[in-house]
Amino acid sequence: MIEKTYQPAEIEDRIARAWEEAGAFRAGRPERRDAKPYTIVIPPPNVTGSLHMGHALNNTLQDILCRFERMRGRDVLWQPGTDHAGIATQNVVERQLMERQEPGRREMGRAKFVERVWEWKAESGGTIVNQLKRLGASCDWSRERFTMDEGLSRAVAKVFVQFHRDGLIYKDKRLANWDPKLLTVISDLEVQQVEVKGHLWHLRYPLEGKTFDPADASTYIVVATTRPETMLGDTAVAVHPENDKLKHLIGRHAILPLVGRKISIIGDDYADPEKGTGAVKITPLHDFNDYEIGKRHGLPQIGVLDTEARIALKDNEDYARGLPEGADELIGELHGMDRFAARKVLVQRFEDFGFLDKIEPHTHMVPHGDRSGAIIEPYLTDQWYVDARTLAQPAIAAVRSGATQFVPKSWEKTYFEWMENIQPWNISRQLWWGHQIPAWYGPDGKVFVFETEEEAVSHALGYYAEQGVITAEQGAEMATDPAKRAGFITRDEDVLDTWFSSALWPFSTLGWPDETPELARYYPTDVLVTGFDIIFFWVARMMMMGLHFRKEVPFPTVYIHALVRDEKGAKMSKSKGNVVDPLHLIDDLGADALRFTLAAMAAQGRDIKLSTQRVEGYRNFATKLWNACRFAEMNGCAVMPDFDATQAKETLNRWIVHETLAAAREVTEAIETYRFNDAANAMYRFVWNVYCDWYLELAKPVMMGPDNAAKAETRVMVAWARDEILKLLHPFMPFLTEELWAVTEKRNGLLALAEWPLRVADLTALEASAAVADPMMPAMLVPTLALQDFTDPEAEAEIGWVIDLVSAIRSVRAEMNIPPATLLTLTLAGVSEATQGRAGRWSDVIKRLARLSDVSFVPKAADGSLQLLVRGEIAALPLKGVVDLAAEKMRLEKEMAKAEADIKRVDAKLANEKFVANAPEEIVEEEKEKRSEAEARKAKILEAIERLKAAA
RNA sequence: GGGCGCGUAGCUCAGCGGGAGAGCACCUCGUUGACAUCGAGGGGGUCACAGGUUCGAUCCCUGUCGCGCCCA
Repeated sequence: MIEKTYQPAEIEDRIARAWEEAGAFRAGRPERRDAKPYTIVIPPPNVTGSLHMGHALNNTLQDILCRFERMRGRDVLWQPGTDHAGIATQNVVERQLMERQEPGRREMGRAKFVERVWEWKAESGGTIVNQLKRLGASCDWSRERFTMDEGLSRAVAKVFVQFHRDGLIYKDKRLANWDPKLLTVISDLEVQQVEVKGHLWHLRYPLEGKTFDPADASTYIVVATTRPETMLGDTAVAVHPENDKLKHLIGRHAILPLVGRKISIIGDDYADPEKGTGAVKITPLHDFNDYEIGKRHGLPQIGVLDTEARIALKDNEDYARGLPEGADELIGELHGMDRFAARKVLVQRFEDFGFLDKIEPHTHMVPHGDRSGAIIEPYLTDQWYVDARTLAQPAIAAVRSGATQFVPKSWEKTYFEWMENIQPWNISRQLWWGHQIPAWYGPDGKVFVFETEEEAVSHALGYYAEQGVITAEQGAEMATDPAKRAGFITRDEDVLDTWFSSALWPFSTLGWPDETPELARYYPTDVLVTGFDIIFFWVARMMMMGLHFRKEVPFPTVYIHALVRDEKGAKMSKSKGNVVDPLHLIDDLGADALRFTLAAMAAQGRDIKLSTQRVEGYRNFATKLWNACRFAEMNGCAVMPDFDATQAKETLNRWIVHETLAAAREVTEAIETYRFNDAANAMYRFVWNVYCDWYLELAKPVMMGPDNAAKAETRVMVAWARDEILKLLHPFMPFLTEELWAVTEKRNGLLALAEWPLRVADLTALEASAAVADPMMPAMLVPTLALQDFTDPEAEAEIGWVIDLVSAIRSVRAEMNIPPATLLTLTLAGVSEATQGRAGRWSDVIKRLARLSDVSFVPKAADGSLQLLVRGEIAALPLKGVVDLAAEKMRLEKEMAKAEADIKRVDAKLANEKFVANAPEEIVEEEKEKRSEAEARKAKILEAIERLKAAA
């Protein structure tokens, strides 16, 4: 029995358990051993994460594809898992230690800390996985992976070593993005440029050989800067070589105020004459552009900040070099001061001594760490880099050639843009949580890169023994005793960027570097589904890794979906407080309603503005289907084994088969082409506006009526169409449909594993030819194939006419304000035999739905009756005395005008010789048809008006 | 500054070379046999603006204005 009301919360848990117990989502189910595999790897969410709307959308779309293909018979592997999120996870655990007033990370030491992170992961790391299950994600949960798993870590080590051997990973000293709060470098992609309302400070740098006089502009040069505190590290002033006002100073020197250092004035294009004062201070170690300029001009490099972005002048040899006597005072005063505190002090000091020219308000972009929010400092350090430029080449070529295609295609441009301007990828992180870099150093700094410590140590010891640095005996001792080699051979402290391991996800999760059966069967994957913000982080890097290590693209299709915004279109963010929690929506309205909403709104190339109202609307849709199934049940509708829908006798039943298959084709095609919104809307329309509004309504009298054969067939057909709906809707609303599937009939298996209403095209062709060739082919297949292409225009003509007639009468009744209680009579005037037949067959239904007392046939409509045009014929409602003749005349004249306008428009076209000459023939034909249709309509309306006049 | 995208009904959005569509909201009516989380009907749009291409433009091109995002 179906419950009286649809309560999603009550069924979702139970259904989820049923799937789990049946192992419905496991890849490699025995009965699908010969099926074609279908693979999607989940973009692994952060292990620290919890489900937000972006995840909900991303996973809903993947799930639709997976459930769809699973029902189409594929052996689906949807590979789930999480990534270890180096920085985020380390933060979470550090915060926890602090809250619990336990010893901090540094106090407890690396090994102990990493252990604590694993403990945390065991306790809290499964949050998002469980939330994905609540959404209904049909991942193969038995294969869940984590980027720090043993196997995946082995993949990381192998890739690092091989890249290193191939020269694609190298160590380099470069200016990197340093996060002074998290104390690690981060990659360019993890830096967010944020617009900040700051200032442009104009500073006067005295010229060498002149006596500084604030009142005499010829004694100094004014530089403009957004970061006055970095002046401590200035080593030059640059002006544009063609700057007529300033170029005479090139080659001379300025004296750094307060510091006293002599710095040169250089000519460089970088100094924009239009910007600021036309002169810029150059601080090679604290600005990316200045670094390049410094290299071009061979300038000294002076760093003045420590790792926490405090001023570091004490014992700073670079700073001290070339300073005049008495510079110590400033050092003592500023050393250890935070960069922004130092800024204040310095600006004040500039003002006090007349070095401050002016301060302008200035809005500019300031780099922030996306995790910490701290302002990033350029920092010169040794880091490991991936030669992304080299790796990008095949990845670019693969998209150019179409081996991988983006949907929508427009994102390819973004991909190319970034790939063609790609920078070396900084993969070192100064963290403890992550894959420690498999590089070991000897006492002379020589590096040994190997997959395991054992290998690295043995190579290193061999090398140093050969070099005579150690004896063979010493080497042997160190090889067996880690304590003995400590200090002699040390491992690189750093870990790798989390995205380094994520990039391997499509094959590392399948067992690589081992050549496992899973890898052979499920790789490459079929599609990657992700948001555009991840193209660089993920898609690009997965392409590089996949192509390099597997020699083929990891996926032929990348489907890029929208961003979910709030209902006003703002990006959801915790700080704005406009976050809609998908879990709340699931609690209130059900996972199915949320999923359907996201799918229905997932039009390509447009962001989703989510409103709760919309979700409510789709919850109502779920209720509608629920009640329709209850109706079927209450009327004893049940499927029949070996029922062949195409052999139905009743026109109404043939019609619903026709409509159902049209809907099935529409949905199938839409999902195949990633038009999720079209698929969802097609189902919405079909279920509500075709099945419920018309089919069930028209079936009611049959099921109440005396014709037992018709009644029986209709009952079966109501159930048949319901089952087709449940199947077609399952990818979108899995819980509801699975529940209804279970309660409506005794079933052989789960809906999630049931067969999709339409066969895959190539499969069908195959079976069709086999059916002809092989007389032993099971007969069952033939009706299935007949179903595939079934249409019934005749049934459509009949039922369509009933629908149009009822709609027209309803419409005119409302327009004429005829109360529902007033039953009218309908006379069909001079209609064809076919229509007479239809009217006879449907008179009960028409009477009930249009609120009529009688349906009859007359040669001509009675004078003064209300006349409707239904599919080219006149349906009259004799209403002498009831109807307001003037109003009716106006109504008809309005319709007349419409017909005439149509004729006029077509005439204008047809009169245009160029149109007839240039337009495609079928278009011209179409127009002519439209004209004659309008002409016929006009004639009928004219007739009606005449009769109205006669009545008056 | 460069790139991408978007301005269509009150709102959210489909459509994208040949007759302007949906959902929600709104108005009117309805206790009819699953469903008021419902049913029936209805109003509402110079398809941002200006040029151009075309026999024909909401749709293609150019420009303008407005909005959003990404990269410097």
